Amino acid sequence: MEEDDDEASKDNDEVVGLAMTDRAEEDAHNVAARLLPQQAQWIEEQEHLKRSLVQRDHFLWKYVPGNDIISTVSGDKHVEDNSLHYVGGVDLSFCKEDPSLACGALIVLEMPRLKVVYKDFDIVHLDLPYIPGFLAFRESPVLLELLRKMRMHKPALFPQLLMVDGNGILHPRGFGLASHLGVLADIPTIGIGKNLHHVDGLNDIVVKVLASKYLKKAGDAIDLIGKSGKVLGAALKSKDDCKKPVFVSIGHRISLDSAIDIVRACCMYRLPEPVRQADIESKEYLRKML
DNA sequence: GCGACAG
DNA sequence: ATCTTGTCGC
Repeated sequence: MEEDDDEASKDNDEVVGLAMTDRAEEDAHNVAARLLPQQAQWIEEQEHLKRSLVQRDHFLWKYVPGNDIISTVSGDKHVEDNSLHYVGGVDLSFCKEDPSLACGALIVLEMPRLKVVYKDFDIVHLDLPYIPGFLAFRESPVLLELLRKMRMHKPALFPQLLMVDGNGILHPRGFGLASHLGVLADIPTIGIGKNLHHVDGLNDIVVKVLASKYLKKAGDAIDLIGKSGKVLGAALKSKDDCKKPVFVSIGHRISLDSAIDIVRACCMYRLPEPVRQADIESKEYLRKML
């Protein structure tokens, strides 16, 4: 008898398209609610990891804005220099049919050419839903595994800096996905948000007003200051003809000014190349898998 | 009470 | 995140 009911309701869902959507949203809502106790524990973990967060430049290489001159010495590949050569980007793409199925991507570009020199992917099944403020618990496992694998098999190209599709300290507790990954992998990271995370009084209205007033041309940036007075990140106009800015924030082991300079140097389109390539390639890899 | 809320 | 068509501009 139970089975009959289940079959009947399943059939209804398939016949009535909207029922499917409602069911999916309801499930996501219920799962998020069921995870409320878990969230208290996650907050503790974020607060704990945050103690290791470094919000200033902490790396051996240097980046000189506007210096596109490649290293000098000709023909000697053994010369060690301390400039920024490899920048990584990570992103996840999801399957529309099965939203729990995702493809994580780690892409590495060589600077200043912005050419892809490494890419790796992993198809994974995600148990946790997306919950604002807790993105790292959903996405970081697969990304950390991709980083670990690369460190083991291709250390020569391992990125000196990682750009993450998600915020760093521009986050309710000042510890978003980019910071989470940075601390756990112990590498410099920059948070790249495509949308503003409404935090500490910041909202789309405020940003829109500031942007129309101060973001005139590509490269222009404004600090995003919460009502607490803290600089949480910056809105950067990455292209002249791009109305919507990209939201840059400190991930780990880098200052906001340095982060903005490097993101500027990586922008051919709205999104900086490392993140854009990770986005494109992860979608393509997932598509070919199906 | 209801809505808002990175990906 | 993903679903989608056209459309404005170089």
